[in-house]
Amino acid sequence: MYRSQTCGELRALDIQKEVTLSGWVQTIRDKGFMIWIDLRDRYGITQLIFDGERTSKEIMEQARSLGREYVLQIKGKVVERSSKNPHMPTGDIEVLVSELLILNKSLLPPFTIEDQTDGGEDIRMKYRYLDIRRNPVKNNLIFRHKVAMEVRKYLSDQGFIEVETPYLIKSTPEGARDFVVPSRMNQGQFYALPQSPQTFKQLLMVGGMDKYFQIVKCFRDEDLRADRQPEFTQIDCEMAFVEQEDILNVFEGLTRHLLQTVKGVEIGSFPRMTYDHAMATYGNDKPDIRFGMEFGELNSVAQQKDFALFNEAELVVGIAVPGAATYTRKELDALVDWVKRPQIGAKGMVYVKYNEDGTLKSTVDKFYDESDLLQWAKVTDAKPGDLICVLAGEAFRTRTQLSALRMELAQRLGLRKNNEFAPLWVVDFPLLELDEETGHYHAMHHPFTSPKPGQLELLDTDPGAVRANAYDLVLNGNEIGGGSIRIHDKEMQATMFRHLGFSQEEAKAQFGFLMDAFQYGAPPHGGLAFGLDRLVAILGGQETIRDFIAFPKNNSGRDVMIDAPAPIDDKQLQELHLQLNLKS
RNA sequence: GGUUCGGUAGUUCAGUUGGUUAGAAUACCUGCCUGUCACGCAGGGGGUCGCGGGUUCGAGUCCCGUCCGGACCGCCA
Repeated sequence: MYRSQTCGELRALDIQKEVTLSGWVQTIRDKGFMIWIDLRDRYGITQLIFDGERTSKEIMEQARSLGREYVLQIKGKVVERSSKNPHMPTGDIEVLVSELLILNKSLLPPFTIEDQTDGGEDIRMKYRYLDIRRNPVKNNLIFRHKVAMEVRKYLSDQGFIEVETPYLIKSTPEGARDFVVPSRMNQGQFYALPQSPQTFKQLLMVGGMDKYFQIVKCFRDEDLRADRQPEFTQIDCEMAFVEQEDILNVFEGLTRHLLQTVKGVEIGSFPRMTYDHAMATYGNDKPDIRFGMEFGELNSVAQQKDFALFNEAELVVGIAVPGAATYTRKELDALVDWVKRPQIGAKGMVYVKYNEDGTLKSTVDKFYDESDLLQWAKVTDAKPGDLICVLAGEAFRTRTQLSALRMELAQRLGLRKNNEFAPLWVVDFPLLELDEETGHYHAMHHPFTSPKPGQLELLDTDPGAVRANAYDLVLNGNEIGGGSIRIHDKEMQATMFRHLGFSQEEAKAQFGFLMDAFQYGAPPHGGLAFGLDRLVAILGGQETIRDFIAFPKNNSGRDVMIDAPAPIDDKQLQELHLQLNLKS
């Protein structure tokens, strides 16, 4: 028996008990006559005591030979501390060691195994197994487990069945790049790893599994971000015989359940906002509504003077930045530079200081007097003390730029509080999106999304105007889930593919199996998928998903611990009938 | 594909206009210490300044290239 208790559970009530503990050496405090060792495991820390009076010479010697992260098994008696530590759960007791067994030695770890480690990102990833010993990472993984368990509990209670779908599937051209896997037995052919189990879950609906879910890995071969990994986990769901309203209700319930059980937060019914409204009010289809700073469209009040830049713009739009009227010239210049960075791409920015004393001072005083600017303040809902930031130009682009500014300033002003949760549904997404490079429309969500009833005719006349039965769940400015009511009719699916530029042959080759299935009594169905990594990170109050993933990839898609990806040897290549064609 | 920040002791970082022997904190080692818990005190060891080239009397510092890492844009149906 390696242990009778864990290192986190002994209390004053256990005094006098003989116990066996196993764990890692956290710290050694050697005072000469007495030595304390903090022994750590997943559950906590228990202090071990060795002293010249009560401990044998041999064990004292042994204790002095230990180092950080040695793995020990000890036997001893639980004793009361003569100086207690109120900051730790086991702080009333310590274990007087009578037997000490070194289960394994340890090299000196490259960084300290403490909550505030001295290690940087890079080294922690390389030695991730050491990083996981630290409380912040450990607790994140436990938190993730708890969220996943609550998801399973809730959905199972609602009658959902978890079904696994294959990872080795077929590559499809639309959407993200696929990770491909060569097939040894089928020369020259490749599997692809799923970007999502989309078609399989729809086939499960045809198969009559009318409430399906799966916590499932998905794979996309695209560039990474702090909140994006090439392999990530989705809570994937689908239901048959449902309308959009049914789906929203079920998953609003799930989200509410999660907030309640893992965060202790009670939230009423979630606001719903159309895509068009979100774009007009926040310049963003995943608005953070924890704070105001809503867009004010200034065309009507700013386009009747001689300021050509505004008069020629499709859209003039501003936001009120609370309490920012006191920004210095230097700070304001920096802000203008910030929006002019290539990542944002604004040409410039007009701003108005709405001073505490009610006076207004702008960068365009030449064209607008105080009564004009007061109008702007009214439209942007600015109060004395606020700064009004105004951008102008092509509507979509300008909104996007102002949205980036809004998020940045809210961050700087501390308005994005990580213990506050503001979920909402964004609904009525466009069915199609224009690709500016190619001039073609492609599915905004995916090609299986159904248009809103009666809008099919619009596909020929004004494709961009067609709205879909598609919806996103947004939490604190992040898209944490998205879904749609699907097409379940073969003819409509064929029409859809045609509009997306698939030839009949291509559609049949790539999705024939799905359209075939639709002919055998496919029920009306729809669903959605949550990004588990992101959801867990946001619930945990953090930005980066990496610390909620046990073994994440770095910025370049590498696992620096196992050093993957890596070349394979010639024999493997031959077996797969592959030949490399490397640059340089 | 692009923008941007960074790479100096095991680790996290500082390093002025290019100038003597490259510093701090922490970690580590040794000694002392009878109630520590961020223990304390005294001492000590530890550097391919990412790599390659260039400018210069002289480069951690300036220039070019390259590799690695972070954040972002494009991309992510």
